[in-house]
Amino acid sequence: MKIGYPCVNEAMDCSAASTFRLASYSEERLVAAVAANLACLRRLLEWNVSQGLYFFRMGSGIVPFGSHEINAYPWQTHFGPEFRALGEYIKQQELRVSFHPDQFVVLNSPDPGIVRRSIDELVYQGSMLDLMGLDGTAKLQIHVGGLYGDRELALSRFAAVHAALPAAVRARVVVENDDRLFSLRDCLHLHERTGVPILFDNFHHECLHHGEPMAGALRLAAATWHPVADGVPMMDYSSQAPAERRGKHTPSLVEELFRNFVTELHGLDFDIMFEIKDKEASALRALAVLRELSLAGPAPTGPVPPLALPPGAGASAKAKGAKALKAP
DNA sequence: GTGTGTCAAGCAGAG
DNA sequence: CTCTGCTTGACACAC
Repeated sequence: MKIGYPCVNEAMDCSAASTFRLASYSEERLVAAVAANLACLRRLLEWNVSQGLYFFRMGSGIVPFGSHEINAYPWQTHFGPEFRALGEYIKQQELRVSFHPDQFVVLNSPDPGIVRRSIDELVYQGSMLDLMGLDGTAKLQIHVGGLYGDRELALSRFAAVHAALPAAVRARVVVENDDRLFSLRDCLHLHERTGVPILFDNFHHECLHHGEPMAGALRLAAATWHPVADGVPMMDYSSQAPAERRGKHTPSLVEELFRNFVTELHGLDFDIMFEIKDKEASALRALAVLRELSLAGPAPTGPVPPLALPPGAGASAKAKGAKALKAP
């Protein structure tokens, strides 16, 4: 069981998503941004390892405009060694990584242009995992897409596009049950038709379900992952923010709810991503809970990389020193 | 420096 | 019709 958080470390003084406006695109800016993002990503992963957080969702913005036609620069070859080195570190430390392409990736859109751009984005993000030399257990997590007034038709379009994906992308794509449109049951139908693994989101399941108890739902989702080709099933964990709109993620881990949730696993192994507002802070608290229950290994004893670079170091990192010093 | 409108991209539902 | 939320944060320009 690996524990992680998505994209951003709130205490770190660098961002792995530095970018710029499309209007100010230049190859110089692109190269500078990618170099800074990869350097920050390395520091992030090292910090995660030092804390025992072995699961991480990388952000979509490592290569700005990575699937946009304006970006004709051969970043794959220019940064090949950097991607390879990151992949070596990930494999050596036995980290699990993934991407979650954003809401613009809609494989079941009736608009062929949207489908094409969606596939381009999956190819871009998948190619980063390929460049890292990672196997099919490093996943691309997406939602089914839109409803367009006809659930069956919408699912059929997803299945058709999925079958036509480049094989390297299809091997990585997993679908997540969402909180309003496509439930675990819908995803299970898709799995039967396409073989796509289901990334289970416990909170979305609480928002949208057909009466399946949590323990059974976890078992059903886990069974859609091939133990070797797909690896340990991934899941997203969150809970309802108190006194907020239904479906809003909690600002911080509610340990009692998480303890209750863990009892529903009944020994099932999952790699768990904590989609919680305060990011690594809640992931660390969850890890502590799991250690109490002997479900996670002991705390690492190695050196802890600094959250902030020393003055003068790291010219590529933006001057954001104040962020690392901000009050809790 | 600090404040703030806006940023490549889609969809559904609330107000 | 417009605004919001979704993993959201960060750029860019005004002051």
